[in-house]
Amino acid sequence: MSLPALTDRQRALLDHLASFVAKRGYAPSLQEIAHAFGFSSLQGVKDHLKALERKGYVRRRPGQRRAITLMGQPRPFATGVPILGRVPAGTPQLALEQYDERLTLDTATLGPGRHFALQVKGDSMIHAGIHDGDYVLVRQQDTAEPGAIVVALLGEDATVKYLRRRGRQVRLEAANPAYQPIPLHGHVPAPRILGRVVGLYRTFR
Amino acid sequence: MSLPALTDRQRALLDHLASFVAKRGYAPSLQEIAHAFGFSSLQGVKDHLKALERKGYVRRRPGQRRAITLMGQPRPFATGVPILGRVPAGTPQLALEQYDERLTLDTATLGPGRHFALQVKGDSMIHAGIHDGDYVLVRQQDTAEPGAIVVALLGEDATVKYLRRRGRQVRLEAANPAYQPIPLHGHVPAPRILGRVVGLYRTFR
DNA sequence: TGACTTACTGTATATAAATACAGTACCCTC
DNA sequence: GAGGGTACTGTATTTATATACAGTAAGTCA
Repeated sequence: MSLPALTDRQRALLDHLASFVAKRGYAPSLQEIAHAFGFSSLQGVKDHLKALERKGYVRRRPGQRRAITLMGQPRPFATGVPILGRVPAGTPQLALEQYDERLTLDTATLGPGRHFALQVKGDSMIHAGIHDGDYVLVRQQDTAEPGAIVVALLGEDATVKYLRRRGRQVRLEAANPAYQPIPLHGHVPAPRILGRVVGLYRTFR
Repeated sequence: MSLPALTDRQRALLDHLASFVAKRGYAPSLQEIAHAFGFSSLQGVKDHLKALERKGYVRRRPGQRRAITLMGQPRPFATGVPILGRVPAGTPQLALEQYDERLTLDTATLGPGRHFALQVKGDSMIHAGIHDGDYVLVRQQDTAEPGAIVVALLGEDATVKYLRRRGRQVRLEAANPAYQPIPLHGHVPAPRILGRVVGLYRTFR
């Protein structure tokens, strides 16, 4: 990993920074750090931060309050992805407000764009390794390239399917021969693509 | 238990907060938010924050700078789970220090204990929906109940297997009939259980 | 021995940023 | 048509917090 080694004290301060940020969602002030370590002066904190910055572990914005960014490998931050319980019928827009829970995931692994999670029901994608009860992570978009796994709204139900091109026709196909493919155009009700599946999350027991 | 609905403007501000924190590791100041939205005054920001706080999406510390904590359900505590690239041979202890990357997950979904992630190689658990290249989330423990999916060290390789009891014998079984079961006791080399699989993570493309 | 780094105390000053108060305008809905 | 919520502008004041300068003490290097 290659960053310069830290002294015990510097390591302790860095750990404190990380846990403070994880807990509060913002960086501590110099006085808060000093208080946590029992320092009666701020200069000690400044010295340590200067060392951490010189060694590449943190980055600061001069003059700004609490402006400490943790660098390095451990991705300091994560976003809460809303988990859609049920997709409401007939809504022109996806009601992302209507969620029960959130899944905390890394912003780096997610990539750009708006995301949501959806619990898979049924075994239509079991041959693609997507099981009943799994959560799929979906990047919100209304089109996708053939070959992608998408979440599509079919009437009232959101389903996970492959988007495949067969000659001139683009259609939604299950990864299970027991299910009939659905053409994207000319089907009633008309399928609407909600997004592309970019990840999968499952818990055991 | 969903939180009260937000107006478009409030949602936009909350999204801005989340992305700012994700990027910088600390919360924005009121003037930074005002600047980002093109406000010439701070009162608009204050009003929005007040609304977000009243609805339970954020929490602030009066008087303190940048002291905005995003509540919105997600991580009171997000942890970085180390991803083990390869399990080194012959080491008595698991060298958790020796990782390349980390996966950020929330502690609420993980549960207590030490965890690590491991990238699955091979198709021995394909019928359990665990595919080649998937990451399994493992809670570190040296025993497990029969029926659990475990990560075991077999010589130099870490393998993912079911732990099953057959009569008097406890053994490791693949979810693929092409693989032979391995008895937990009396096998050479002796299998060592590294932990129980508690989750699975996969990315597409 | 002296120069250098780490690890702080103590006091003082400057300022980034929160707070406060007074408005304007546009919805709603009762 | 009065009252409440949302969505701001504009100016002034206060303060939490960063910065600066001057030290002390111990350990390491050479």
